[in-house]
Amino acid sequence: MQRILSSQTIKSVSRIVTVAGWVEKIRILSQIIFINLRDISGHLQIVFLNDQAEPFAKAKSVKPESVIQVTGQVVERIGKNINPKQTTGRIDLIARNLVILCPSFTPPFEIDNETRQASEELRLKYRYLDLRHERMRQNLILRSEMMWFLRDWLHGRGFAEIQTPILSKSTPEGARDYLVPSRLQKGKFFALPQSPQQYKQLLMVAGFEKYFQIAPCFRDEDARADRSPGEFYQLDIEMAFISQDDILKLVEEMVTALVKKLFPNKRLSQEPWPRLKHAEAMEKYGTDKPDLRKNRDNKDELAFAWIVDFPLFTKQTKEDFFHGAGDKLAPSHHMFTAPKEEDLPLLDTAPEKVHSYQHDLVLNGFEVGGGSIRIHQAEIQEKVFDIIGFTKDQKKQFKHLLTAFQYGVPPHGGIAPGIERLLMAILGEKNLKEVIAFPLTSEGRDPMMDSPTKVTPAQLRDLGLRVDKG
RNA sequence: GGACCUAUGGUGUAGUCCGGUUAACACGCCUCCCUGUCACGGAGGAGAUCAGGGGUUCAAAUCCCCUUGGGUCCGCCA
Repeated sequence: MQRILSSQTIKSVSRIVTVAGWVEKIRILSQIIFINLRDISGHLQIVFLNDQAEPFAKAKSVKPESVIQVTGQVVERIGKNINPKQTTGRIDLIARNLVILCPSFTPPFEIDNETRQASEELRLKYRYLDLRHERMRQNLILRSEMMWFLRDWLHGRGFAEIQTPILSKSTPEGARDYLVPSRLQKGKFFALPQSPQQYKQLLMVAGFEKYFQIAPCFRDEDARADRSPGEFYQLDIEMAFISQDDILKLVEEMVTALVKKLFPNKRLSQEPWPRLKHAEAMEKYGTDKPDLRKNRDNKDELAFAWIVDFPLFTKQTKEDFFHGAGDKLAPSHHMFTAPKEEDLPLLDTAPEKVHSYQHDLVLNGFEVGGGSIRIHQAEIQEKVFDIIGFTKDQKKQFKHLLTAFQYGVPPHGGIAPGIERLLMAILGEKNLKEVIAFPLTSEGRDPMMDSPTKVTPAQLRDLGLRVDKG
């Protein structure tokens, strides 16, 4: 006998069917027992009558969250027994046979209660139980559908999805790198990519013209509610022979279609999306990621906006990879961002006044994506390196890029919306962890797997490493 | 690196400011009753060294100090 999904029972009235899933709720009356069954498709009420002695006795002893399989007849409910609140509320499954496939301990917190949620630590320790919550399941299914939609949409427009290396090179970009020691090249390290930025530009040199990737990115910085520690995903997009306007239009069309398809209850606050100059946003709203919703209490309002015309450089005041470079400037986006055509003459005379082809995508006060038209001329790239005070050694780390630029680079540019942040902002979730299956705590720990862990001395020896005692 | 918040049965909270009876409530758990429940209902029960350590006091969940765990923010995040 084949198992059917609980949602399919509606179409199987009066038939004998077998369903399987998790016990959500048990209501025992003296002569009748109700079990709410949960599977991936939804919920179903199973009825045990005491004229079926064996399944009735088993049902009486089964514990919530156990996995069971039930064979029985689908019957239509009559009169007040119909429950209009449930999609399967018009039918019951009258059990003839019950198999307990796997019993469950009493869970450490309540699965069916959304209002009284356990602490984050406990939720993460038992993440596989936490993910049984309806909301968490929906969030992750929506994430899956979102990825599917984006892939499909971009494929339909001639984009190629190309995977770039995870084991990559440490370069002095923005964030702290995750380092991976090389066993074969002792004493040397890979870095996990902070973004596939250089690879995607090199793919443009290679002639792919339209590239995308749902790319894992790694940055070893402290977490925030809207910034996961360690890793996150970006929809990384790059195109050749395009203007900034082409990128903005493409993303706007794609995300609008995404919202209409997957989030039909959400309403876009403005169409087309407003475009604000950086200076204008700062002056009017005091931030470069303004929340433009008309009514912030409306959970279904989505206020997208583009921020453009960023300054190419900002004052370099912080202690970062530019430390020690004196009163130099730092790139306000990244060092591959192209200066605006009309500002090119200022690059030599007044670089702080140069504006760039950077664009940020903002949604309800969150920066959900950023990108730019890139520099495709080696001499301008070198000039930017000089302005931000790169030493010869630092420049050398980008030699591969400058070399590539000597072999025919098309003008190109792109953008990288953050998958988690976009989904979180659309759903109105308060924390990124609500749209990630297995997130780390804000201290960068996984209470379920108990990672990170110490490794054996033998493992370290293999890598040519030792840990200083201290 | 810094600041703030926080820790009370299995879970979520009240009690802490202003020290004083058996630490309260809801959910969950266990036993019993109930033939149409769907947040089932009813009766009863078990379950907490009040995060850990030290101090003040006749007396500490409550006041003070330290430690640890958790969360949020600043720094940082091209």
